[in-house]
Amino acid sequence: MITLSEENYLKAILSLSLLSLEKVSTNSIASEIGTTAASVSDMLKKLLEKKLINYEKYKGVSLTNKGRVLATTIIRKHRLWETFLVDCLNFDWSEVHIVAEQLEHIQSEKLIDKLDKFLEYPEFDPHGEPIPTREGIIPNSNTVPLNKLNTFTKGLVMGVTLDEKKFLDYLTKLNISIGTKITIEEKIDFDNSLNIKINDTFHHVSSNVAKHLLIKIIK
Amino acid sequence: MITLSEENYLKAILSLSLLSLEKVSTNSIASEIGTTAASVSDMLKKLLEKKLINYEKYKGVSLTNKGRVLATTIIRKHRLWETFLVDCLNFDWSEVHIVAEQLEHIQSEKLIDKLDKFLEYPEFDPHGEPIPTREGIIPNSNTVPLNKLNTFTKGLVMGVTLDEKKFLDYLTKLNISIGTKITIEEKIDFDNSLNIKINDTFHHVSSNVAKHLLIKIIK
DNA sequence: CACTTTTTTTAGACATGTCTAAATTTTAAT
DNA sequence: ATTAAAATTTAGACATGTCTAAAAAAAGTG
Repeated sequence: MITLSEENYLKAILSLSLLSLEKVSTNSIASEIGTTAASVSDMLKKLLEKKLINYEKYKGVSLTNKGRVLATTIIRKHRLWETFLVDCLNFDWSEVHIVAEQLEHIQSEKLIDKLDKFLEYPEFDPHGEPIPTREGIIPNSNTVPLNKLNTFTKGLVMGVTLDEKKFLDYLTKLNISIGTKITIEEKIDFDNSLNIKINDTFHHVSSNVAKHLLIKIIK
Repeated sequence: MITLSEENYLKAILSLSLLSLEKVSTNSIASEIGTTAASVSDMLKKLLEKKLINYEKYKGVSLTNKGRVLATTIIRKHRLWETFLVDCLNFDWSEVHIVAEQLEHIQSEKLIDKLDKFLEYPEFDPHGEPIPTREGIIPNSNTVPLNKLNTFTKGLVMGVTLDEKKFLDYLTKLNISIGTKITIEEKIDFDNSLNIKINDTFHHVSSNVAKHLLIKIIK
C-alpha cells in the first residue's frame, strides 16, 4: 500500500522530471514539496525499497516505470477532479487546485473510471493541461511556452503549467484564459520580459509569467 | 485542525450515541472502529483536550455540542457522496460505502455546499438514510425498525441502518430495496426471527436483519 | 462483604513522517 | 591539487496513532 506522503513525493519527482532530462536532486524535491532535504533523503530510501524510484546516494533520482505510472495516475486523478469541480460544481479555475490535491489521493480505480465516463472522457483539464490516460500516458499537447516564441508571433493560450491561485487570478485580471489570442510585440533582453497584445490591449508580463503559459502558434 | 483518525472516532461515538441514551463505553468504540480499548483510551484524551467530547476516566463518553456538529457534518458528507456515487456515477448501492468513507474526510465546506446544490439538495441517501443539514441536524425519518412491528402490520422499507456490502447484497437477493412493501406474517419468539411477505413471496429473516430495516407503517 | 471477572487505563514499544544539527560527499574555485 | 562551498545524508529527537502486557477500577456473584 502506498501512503499519501509517498504519493506526493512521486508527483513532485514526476513534475521535476518533466522539466529536464537530468536526474532529480534532493534539494529540488525538498523545495517542490516544502520540506527539508533531510526528510527527502529519508523518504527516498522508502521509495527505493518499494522499487518506485532509481536512486543512488548523492546521485539523484528518477522514476522507475512502476513509479512513473503511479505518479501519472495521480496527475490523471487530479485533472479529472479539477474538471469535475469546474464543469459540474461551478468552481472558479483558480480555486480548484487545493481541493483536487485532496481528492487525487482517493483510492478507487472504479471511481476514476466512472468519473471519467461521467465527464465524457475529457482531454484537457480546466487549465488546458492534458489528462493522462488510464495506462499512464500523458498526451503531448503540441504547445510551446510563451517565453520561447519570437517577436510578432501570434498564438492561442492552450494551457498553464502553474496551478496557483495568485497566478491564475493575475491571468484573469489580464483577461487571459484558455483560448485567448496573444501577439508578441516586443521581447526585453534585459530581464526576458515581454510586451504582448491581447484583444488590442498591450500588456507587459514578466518572464516568470510567460514561461507558464502554453501557446499554440497560429498565422 | 482535526485529523482523519479523530474524525473516525467522532463518527463512531455519534453512531453509538444514537443507539441508546447511555454514555458510550470504551469497549464499544473499540469494536466499532476495530481497534483495541487501549488505543481508544489514548484517543479519548486527545478528543477531550480538543473539547470534542465529555469524558471522565472509567465513566464513558458523550459528544460536546462542538463534537456532535462535527460528527454530523461527516455523516452529511458521507451521505452526499454516496448519493453522488449512485445517482451520477451509477455505482451499485452496496459498493459505495468504502469509497464514501474516504471522500467524507475531504476538507472543504464549499465543496460540500456545491455538491449538495449539484445533487439538488437530496433529503435521503441511496440507503434511505436522511442527510443531515449543514447546521448539523439529522432530520427525523418517522420510521421504525422492522423487528419492532407487530404481526400482520404492513409497511414500506424506507432505509437501512447498516452499510455493509454483504448485508446489502443479501437484501438485493431477497428483492428488498427502498420502497419495497413488506407484511409481517409471523414472529418467532424463540429467536426473534420473522416470516415476512414480499410481493406475495414468503421469506424468513433473522432478527439481526430485521433490526437494520427501517419501515414506515401503511394500511 | 469478599472475591472474581470484566472493563478501562497506563506503561512501554513500534512505525511513519517530520525536524535540527552534525557529518559526509560532491562540486566549484583558486 | 588543495581548499572552500554547496548539496546530501546520517544521527538523534519529536508527534501521531497504533499495539501488547500489566495495573487499576468497576461491576457482578455467591
